[in-house]
Amino acid sequence: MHDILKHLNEKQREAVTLPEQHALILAGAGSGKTRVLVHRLAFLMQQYHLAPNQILAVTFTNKAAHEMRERIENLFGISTLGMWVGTFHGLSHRLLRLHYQQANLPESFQILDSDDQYRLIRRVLKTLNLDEQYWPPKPIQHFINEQKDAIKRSHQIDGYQDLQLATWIKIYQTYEQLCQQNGLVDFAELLLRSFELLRDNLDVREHYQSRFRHLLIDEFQDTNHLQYAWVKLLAGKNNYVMAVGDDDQSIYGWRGAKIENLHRLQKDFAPIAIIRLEQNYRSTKTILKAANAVIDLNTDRLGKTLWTAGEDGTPIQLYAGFNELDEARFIVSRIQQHLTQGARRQDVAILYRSNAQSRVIEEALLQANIPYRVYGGQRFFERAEIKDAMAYLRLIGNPHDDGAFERIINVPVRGIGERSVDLIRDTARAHHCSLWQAAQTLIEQKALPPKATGSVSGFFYLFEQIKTATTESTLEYTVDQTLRLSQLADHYRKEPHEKAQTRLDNLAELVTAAKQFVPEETIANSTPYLSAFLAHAALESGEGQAPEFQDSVQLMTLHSAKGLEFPIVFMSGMEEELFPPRLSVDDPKRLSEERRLCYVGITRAMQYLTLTYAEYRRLYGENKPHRPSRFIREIPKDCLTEVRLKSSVLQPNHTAAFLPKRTNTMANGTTHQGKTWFVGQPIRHPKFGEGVIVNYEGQNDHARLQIRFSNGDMKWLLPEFIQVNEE
DNA sequence: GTGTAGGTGGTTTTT
DNA sequence: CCACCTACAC
Repeated sequence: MHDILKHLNEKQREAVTLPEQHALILAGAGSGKTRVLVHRLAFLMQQYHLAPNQILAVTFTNKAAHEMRERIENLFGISTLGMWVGTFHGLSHRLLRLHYQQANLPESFQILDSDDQYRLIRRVLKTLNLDEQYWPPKPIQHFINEQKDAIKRSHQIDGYQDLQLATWIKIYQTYEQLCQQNGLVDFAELLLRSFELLRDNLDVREHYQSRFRHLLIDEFQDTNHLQYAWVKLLAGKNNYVMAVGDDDQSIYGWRGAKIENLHRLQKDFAPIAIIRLEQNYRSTKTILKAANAVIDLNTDRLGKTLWTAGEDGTPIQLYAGFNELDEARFIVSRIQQHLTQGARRQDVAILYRSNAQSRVIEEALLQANIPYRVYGGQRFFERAEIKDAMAYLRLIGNPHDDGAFERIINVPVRGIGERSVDLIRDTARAHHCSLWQAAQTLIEQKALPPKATGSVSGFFYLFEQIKTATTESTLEYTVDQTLRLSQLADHYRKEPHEKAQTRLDNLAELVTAAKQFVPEETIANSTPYLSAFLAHAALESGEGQAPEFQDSVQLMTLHSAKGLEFPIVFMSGMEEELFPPRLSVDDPKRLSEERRLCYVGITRAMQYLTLTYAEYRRLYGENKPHRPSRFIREIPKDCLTEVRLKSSVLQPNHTAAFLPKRTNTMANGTTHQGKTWFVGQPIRHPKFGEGVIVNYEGQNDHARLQIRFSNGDMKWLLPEFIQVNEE
């Protein structure tokens, strides 16, 4: 016991040693959140003699789940075998595999990733004879997922009045039917189906409710409606929930995350202990002061102030590049300085708001010969060649998988054109059977043109071959033979050299992945090996296969930096329009989320933080002047020093005009052509009508006013178009 | 079935 | 501006 608590601070210890009750741990950035979770697990097992299988720990990413397991095992030497640690989707999947009958799924049901889902929706549109021009699949996909996240099936949505909605519902319904027929489950469905499984089957629900005495949920601010309901259902009367989260780091509102869940939790799970972890072990005093000042401008916070016992550290540097090139060169020259002073490349992270910004920086790094790694981008199991190979494997497991069939019927090209495929599709529809069956029928009836008949027969023969060659063999051998016999590898070999090589490498890597694959212990006995591998591929799309251990500078978006820390951090592109993006500034909710994103960025830095922006930036082809981000002004002046390089001394310097002013909600107003404007002042706009000034920035020619109009719209406008409303 | 001209749109991302 | 997609010609 003593050992478990030894390295914890007072608050952490309080959280770890809470009696058996519900708890909400508000864990600030760098406050030792994972540490608390892991220690809590160890404490529970020791203090209350809980077996590993009485604990359920849920995370959002596979990475977080792996890390948690690893830390439990390494820190305490406790085996996590039998402990349910995983992502919402992973654990839902497990429930569905174990109870597939009660969930009304076939034993070998397959998981659709978003790409598969998109294709399926396009197929639905074809079936319903809807033109993609008028019914674009992307928004429909979004709609379906949104409904599922809101726990709504197609028959539960009411859309009589609205033709578009009615059609979307129809598509949703057809999509549901198709998934059910083919044994397909998309990501949102994993959660919804397992939710329904628990909701509608008392025996299953009671079994898990009594089994899991403690539920621990990480990153609670990122849960959506369905995930919250899932947790609530699993938490019965006799078990306890510990939610860990940080409302200030909620940056995924746009994909359905609900910060409100943190508030709901306090009501639904009362009485609940609330503990704030505010001591930060990561950053310097200066960095934290800046972070606190920025986030403090958000309203509706649960409230938390980070502090550290550490050093003041160096001031945050601010650099105004003349343009994006200059900005990139500055960052690179600073990195070189750090490197000569002994920093390792992997200690350095360059963060940006949007992926497009990486390019200029990459070029500068390339020129300076500094190795770097860009996070994000396509993941292993999402690559086309891998998905093709997986489609073959899917068809081996289930010939009625139409998505897989369509994907590879003519890959590699074997002379089965669009016309033949259409014919197969029509036949399938007419006979209510799968494409595979339809194709067989067409062969028997000799209903295809002779050439296509040969090709389709060849396709079936190929599968005979693969099956004979691989029955009873290992997964690795199966994959290897499939690639060989299908001639997929040869097919890719024909592409332009460089591309071909990566593709072949990836295919080889797939064989290795198959060799190394070990199914999760819980489902190993209940699920066919191949199905388990396919599910693994969908759920764990594979970290970017870039060599992670190479010592390189890290480039990533602010979003993907969440949860990470670096001694040296550059936040680039700190400009209005870019960060916050133009599209977010008119909506206070979105702006708050951007501000939280800024907070996340700042709190990634351990020792050195540098903010950079470009006074001119080429964006969508035009070179436009840009103004420094409002977030820069939200940082207290005494935390910042402005850096000026010789090269840019001669360039225009906008900074002086903006920097000293802090945004201000209550201050004294701004002037423009002799008029003074202040917050709270009623105004009138010729086009938008009456409103009130809620914020402003800049002076004179730079002045802009933020107005809330009577219809609720928020807009940033130039003063010249605005009149004082005398009333 | 591959190549190229023309149009379009363009935060953030995990499972 | 540039990357991606679609539509058509060989």
